[in-house]
Amino acid sequence: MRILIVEDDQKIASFVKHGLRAAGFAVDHADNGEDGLHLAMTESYDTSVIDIMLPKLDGWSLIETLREKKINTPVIILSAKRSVDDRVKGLQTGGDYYLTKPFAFSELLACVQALIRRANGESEPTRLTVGPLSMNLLTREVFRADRKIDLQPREFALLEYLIRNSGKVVSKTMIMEHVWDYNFDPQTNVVEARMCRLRDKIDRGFTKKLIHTIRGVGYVIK
Amino acid sequence: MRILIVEDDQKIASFVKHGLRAAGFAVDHADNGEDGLHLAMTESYDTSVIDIMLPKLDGWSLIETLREKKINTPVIILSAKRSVDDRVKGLQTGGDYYLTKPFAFSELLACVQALIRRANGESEPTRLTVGPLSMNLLTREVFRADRKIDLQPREFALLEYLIRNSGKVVSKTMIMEHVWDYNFDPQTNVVEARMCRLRDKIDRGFTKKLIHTIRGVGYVIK
DNA sequence: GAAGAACATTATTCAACGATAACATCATCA
DNA sequence: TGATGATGTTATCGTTGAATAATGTTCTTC
Repeated sequence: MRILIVEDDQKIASFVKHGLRAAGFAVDHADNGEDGLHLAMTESYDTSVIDIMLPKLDGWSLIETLREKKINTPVIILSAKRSVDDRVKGLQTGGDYYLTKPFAFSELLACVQALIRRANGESEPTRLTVGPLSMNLLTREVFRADRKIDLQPREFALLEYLIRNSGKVVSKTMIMEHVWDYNFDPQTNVVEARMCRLRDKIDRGFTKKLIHTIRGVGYVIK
Repeated sequence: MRILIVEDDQKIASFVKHGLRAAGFAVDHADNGEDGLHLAMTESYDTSVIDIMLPKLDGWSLIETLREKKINTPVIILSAKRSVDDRVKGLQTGGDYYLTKPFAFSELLACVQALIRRANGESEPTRLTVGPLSMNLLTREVFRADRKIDLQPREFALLEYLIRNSGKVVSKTMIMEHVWDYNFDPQTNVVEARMCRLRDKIDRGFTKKLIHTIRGVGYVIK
């Protein structure tokens, strides 16, 4: 996850930069509007934090230019101006969130996460859960209730994909694309076969089934 | 563009409602958490404005429940609590914007527009509704009021087509083309037969029928 | 009000889909 | 190089969803 900071106050910039890095983001920093615009246009960021009063090119113009060029990176506006008019202007110009200085870092972080969450569904957790089932993506351990479940790599990937879309129905085509990286129909029933084994490990012996087949459509976990 | 307001303070609610209506939005209002949740789950909104301190079901729980149910309507949190902790909690729970009371209407309006602007670049709707009926295309769940309805794939496709054209009469030929992919007349009564089943599941037991036959022309849902 | 058309309802039949298990292949590592 | 484990393949079987067709109902028209 990459974040762009455009801020001329070195103290604030460094404070935010370190905080976000500690939270696991990759952070780029520009200390003036022109450099910020250049970075935003040539690189690809998941969110940006932009000050309004900037040397060379002010924040308003920066955001406006970005939006004109159809660059839709979410923008958190960080400004010392606290008037309602400024806040409204910020949002109307193309900003997604307006934070006034001084601000709490935890709030900025929450904003960043909220915007990223909305932009690509969900944030990047290390643990995924559905009901009694939980999987740790780091240790690659899977538990149903307290019982540990051993999964083979493919099964793990399949389960991960299901859980990331928990509640939503995913088609076999989708599954093949994301879990097998097939962009064509291999004319076999790999998915069914593997799904069968996954079920065996996850649902067998339990009354409450988690994996459901939606005939003619795909599968859901819930 | 439809907006949901969940707010128990009648003064504020009415103020916001009128303002948003004047700005061209269709506004629904619930004055407690339970009703708000119900509306949010059965209707489809482009944005919602939710108070935190609510009777029956508080705002936190409301938002949490929505997100659990994969209802991703943007949420503006409207709260009297101004502490950083509350703001962070609001964003982490699933809110998209945190506004503190008292607030300027123009700022709220700008938020609403910003959220809609961002949401619109994205995909087509995931939920379709007609009156008490709502279908979630992601989870493939269909509800009439609070009652869940199980549909077979064809029935689901048929209902989807009807709702996408809700209010308009669709001919059997149209239906065959779009739901069955037939470009000729199969000389059978497939459509009637399936429509019958669909009705059985959707309208049976309810006084208010949703699916109507227009003799000699086709069908409508409304 | 009778006849016929348009539509509703239901049971039966059939095919497609998916579950499953046995088998084959491939890779890895001692 | 052979053993082990992971993965894909194939074949078979059961289930379920959907079309058909036969029958019943309602509406329309003369």
